[in-house]
Amino acid sequence: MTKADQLSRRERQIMDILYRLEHASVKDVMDLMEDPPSYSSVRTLLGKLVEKGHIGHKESGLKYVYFPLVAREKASRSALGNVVKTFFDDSPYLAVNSLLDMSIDDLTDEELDELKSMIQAHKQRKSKSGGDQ
Amino acid sequence: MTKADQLSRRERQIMDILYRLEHASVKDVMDLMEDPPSYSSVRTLLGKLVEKGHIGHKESGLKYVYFPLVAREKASRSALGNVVKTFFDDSPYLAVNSLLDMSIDDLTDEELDELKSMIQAHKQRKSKSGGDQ
DNA sequence: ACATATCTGTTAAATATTTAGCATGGTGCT
DNA sequence: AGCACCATGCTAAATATTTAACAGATATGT
Repeated sequence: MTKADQLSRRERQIMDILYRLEHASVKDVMDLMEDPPSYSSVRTLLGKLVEKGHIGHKESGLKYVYFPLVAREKASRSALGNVVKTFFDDSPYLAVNSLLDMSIDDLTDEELDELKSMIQAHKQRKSKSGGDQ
Repeated sequence: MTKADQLSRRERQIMDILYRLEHASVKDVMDLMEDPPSYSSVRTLLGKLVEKGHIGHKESGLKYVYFPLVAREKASRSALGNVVKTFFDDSPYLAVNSLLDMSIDDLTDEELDELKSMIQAHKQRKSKSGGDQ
């Protein structure tokens, strides 16, 4: 998993859509593309991703349904890690800071409270399991 | 800025490196690539990015130094936004949650405290500037 | 049964990406 | 001065990506 990225632009675009949908038919994928090529092209791309081992596909009734083979959570951590490394000098603190800042309008009071107690819980767990760093 | 991504794999790779370094020579960029092509190739890629308007370049002594034209902060918000949309159902709450969870070992107690009070501050600001949602 | 629509498998071609070669000029060192 | 080093400008070719056409198969509705 060291050199994760060998995906082309379209392949990446499709992978992202599959992570959003979890499971999707060719048409589902196509409908979420802002600049979709032909149905046929999307199909080819999906086929290539299957070949490369990035996604799986199974019959669902008549159609095929495609889905990522790397779990969403694992992929999300990898993606977050990359952003932190690229834009926040590898500091999760700065990243959380920015994320909170940019999305304050989307967070309810309840969610803010939950985050606070989550941090508190993390602190507890930290001190229990072995001092700092 | 609607269809931001038209970048190829190599171009994206180089952009990320430029965001990490802020300013970089051809060699600087090349040194940070895990699977670098020839010096000549890196130069061509950088040239294309200049043409496309993604980066600028200026003389610094003898060499050229390249740098992104979209501010780091702006780009970082865009990147974070994409991750949130792709992997966290558009919920910043879930994203922060995951980010905290995956990087708990890298966060000091001080940082955790700071985050807590930052959230508190956000709550204040929110209630001041206009109720919920 | 027949037209319509949607799916699959396969193949081929247009286009973009990626790579690197060659010529040239400045710097620093012995 | 002569040599090695590292930069640039320009050009060309290998490779990968991206696109879509054509053919066959199965359901849907009239």
